[in-house]
Amino acid sequence: MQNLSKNQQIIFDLIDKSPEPLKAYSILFNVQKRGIKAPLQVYRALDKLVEIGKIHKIESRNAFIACQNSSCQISKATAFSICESCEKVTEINNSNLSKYLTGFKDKNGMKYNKYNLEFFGLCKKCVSKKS
Amino acid sequence: MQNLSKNQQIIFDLIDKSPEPLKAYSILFNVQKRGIKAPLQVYRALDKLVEIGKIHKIESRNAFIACQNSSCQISKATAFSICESCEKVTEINNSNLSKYLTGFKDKNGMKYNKYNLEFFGLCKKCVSKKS
DNA sequence: TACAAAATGTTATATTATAACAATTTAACT
DNA sequence: AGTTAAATTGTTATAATATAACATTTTGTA
Repeated sequence: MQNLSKNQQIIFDLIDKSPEPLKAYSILFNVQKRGIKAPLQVYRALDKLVEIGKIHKIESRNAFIACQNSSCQISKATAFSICESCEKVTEINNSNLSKYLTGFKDKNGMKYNKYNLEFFGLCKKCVSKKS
Repeated sequence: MQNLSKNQQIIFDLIDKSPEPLKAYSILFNVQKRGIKAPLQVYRALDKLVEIGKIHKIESRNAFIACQNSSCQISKATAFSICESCEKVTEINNSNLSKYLTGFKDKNGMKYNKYNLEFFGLCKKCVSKKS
């Protein structure tokens, strides 16, 4: 695995330490004291980190989370669970699911090389709060 | 099925006729001659149309497509194929897939009530162009 | 017809993301 | 070490996406 550049490392560390997905401008705010002052600096680092699979973008939330699958270099098969109440996001690492989806072929004959799946619901904590 | 309001109908018709997903501001531009002048009018109609399942949002593209599944009232189980070359988007209607995902339970014990899946690849046309 | 819910209209602004250009650093080679 | 190409950084400006707040009108229904 290649080394990260200065900005990439700063931003990855922040995301990796965060218990929740971070948004780009929240990241910007947090790294300004470390010399990263412009949105583009953040977005460039994010793009690269996504490209090399160190982080994933949660598309429905426009937010970024560190890859929780230690063997994941390049993200071609991502799945997440999202609690619609507390917004907790967890990466799903289930080989049955990934096998099923990686092998999935639709009748349109298209060959897929990547997928992203987002499940929504209530996490255990939030379910018990509501009852 | 409830009837659509004036703005909702105008915007749904536009999306429904489009061969490709439409973005909010492209919709705005197209309906200005019909009296819809502000972004918020577009977003409100889009929100409602998504809520009642007449359209879906393609999250990775920030664009909207008419539901291509005639029996789909409320969108709790959506899957799309996206060509990364020509950007053609098709709704996948595969009962095996939807059964598998609707029944999916992860080890975290979370109960899901909705999912969205986006597959990426090259459509047949684009595959043959490249070869 | 009166009431509540939904939808509309409007202005302003917040949030997310990229264009364009210049300078610097890094990595790989001779 | 010196050369070069690729990657990264820095900077300003702006594009694209989306919502807040408030007033009014329309619609469904008791």
